[in-house]
Amino acid sequence: MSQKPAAEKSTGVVVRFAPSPTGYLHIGGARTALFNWLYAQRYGGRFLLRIEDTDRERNSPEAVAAILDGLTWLGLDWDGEAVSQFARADRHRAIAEAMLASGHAYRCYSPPAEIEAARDAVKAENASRKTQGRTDFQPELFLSPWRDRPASEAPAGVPPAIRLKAPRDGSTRVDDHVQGTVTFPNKDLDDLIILRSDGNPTYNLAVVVDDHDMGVTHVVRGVDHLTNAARQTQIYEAMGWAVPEWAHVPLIHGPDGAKLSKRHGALGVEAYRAMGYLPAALRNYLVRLGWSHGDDEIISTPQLIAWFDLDGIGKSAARFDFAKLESLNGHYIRTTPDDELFDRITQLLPYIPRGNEVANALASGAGPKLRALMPALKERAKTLIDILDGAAFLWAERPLALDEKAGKLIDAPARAALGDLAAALAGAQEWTPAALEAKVRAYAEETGVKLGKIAQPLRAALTGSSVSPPVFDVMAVLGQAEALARIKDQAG
RNA sequence: GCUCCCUUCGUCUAUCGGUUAGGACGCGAGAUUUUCAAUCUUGAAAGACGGGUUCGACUCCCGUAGGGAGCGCCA
Repeated sequence: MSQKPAAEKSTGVVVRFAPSPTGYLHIGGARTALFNWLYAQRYGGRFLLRIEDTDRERNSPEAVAAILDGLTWLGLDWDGEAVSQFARADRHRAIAEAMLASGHAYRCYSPPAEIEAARDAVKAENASRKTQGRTDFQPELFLSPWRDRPASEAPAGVPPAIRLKAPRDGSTRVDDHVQGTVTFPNKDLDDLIILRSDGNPTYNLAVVVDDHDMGVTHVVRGVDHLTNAARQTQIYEAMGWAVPEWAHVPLIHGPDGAKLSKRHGALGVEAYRAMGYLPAALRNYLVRLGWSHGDDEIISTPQLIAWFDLDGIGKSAARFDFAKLESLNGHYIRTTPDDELFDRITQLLPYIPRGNEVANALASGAGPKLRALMPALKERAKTLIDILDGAAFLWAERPLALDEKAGKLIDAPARAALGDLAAALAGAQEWTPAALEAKVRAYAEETGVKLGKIAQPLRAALTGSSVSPPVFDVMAVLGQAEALARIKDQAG
């Protein structure tokens, strides 16, 4: 396959991720951020971050921190400082005034209650037409009477909102890299408010002004903003500014096809971190949701950067599938160097339940053991948590609590064998997996028992479980004293 | 209700008018094996429905059904 240069110089691409800090960085937002980031990397452009914090009630510093933290963990580094949209309110107001001055906006004195009543009235009218079997419905738009009324009629003491004087005829086109060309009849778009009656800018105005001022060339965001693209286009045109390129990416759905809820994965990325997923695996999974490159499934980040493009994104929503994420994560765990895994686990501990206990255990001797067993542990783990669970026997206290299956393995003959083994191994000079295996095999042959018959009780005695890394590795890592003690604990 | 978008195995997807419709996850079987994994081999599994256009349609067009998004002085 042909590979284009990773960064075609001086394309001047500027993208941005613009979350509102109402909670944490949820998984859909993470994918949007990833697409933006990849696009910037692909074309050697800039990836900016803007916090849409104009709604002061639904906005907190903690939420901002959570978003920055999530992006950092995912490895999506942004250029420059994060921009606060709220801090730019004066600039937004100035633009609203400019639009007023140029005749592209007007003051609307209709109080909110009146607007709502007007909308309700149309709705009721349409409902009654429906019951009459009529189909001549009217749009539920609110057309402000102040659009054409002279300012001299303005009521005293009523603070006006400023509305865009949107075109009434024709249509507004959105040429979108994902959605194609979507046309909105202007009669379906009302005169949106750009400045509230309390003097604060609204979202659509703020976004346009900020994107323009920040030099954003490509707006990549969720399809839920598609109609906003049309409204924003009208603002761009009113200002005579260049309209950016659009790419409205489909949303992520839950396993049942409905909107992603917390129950199925609309979690913050920090939740995925706590579940033991690797950033590279999450990136790989997320990008494959709606985007593909032939039959390639496991795609490294450099490869992703070389291949990614907006036009390859599909239009249909994808369902979130934990099983596939797990499988991918397992692959990434297996291919991550042991030392790096060890570090990642250490860094993860503050974020997981009982992480402190594990941290203490690792500090007091279990660390090197975990490290030594890593090759065996990572092969059977889907998440970092699996590695920790698989290693828990290392810091378990004697006498070990046996799970149900392990308990059944320790029957009378097994107890006797464990006693024999303890005796046979007591004087062992060499405590390596190979040496131990040779000894145990010899014992099995002597007594005419299959190796499995002796290895399973041994595993149960050493780990308290019927499932573990290879027993001889386990025994070696545990050390002679501890291993023998554990065996004797269960011996007859 | 109105506007817009979507529809290939259970899931993510490939196919850009001619293929035995491919891959991956998951699931089944087998090999390997001290358990569990990992690995390898292998099986089942899809073009929502109905009309067109065409020599030929998963692919293009229309309709139906189903799903989703948007319709705020929220973002």
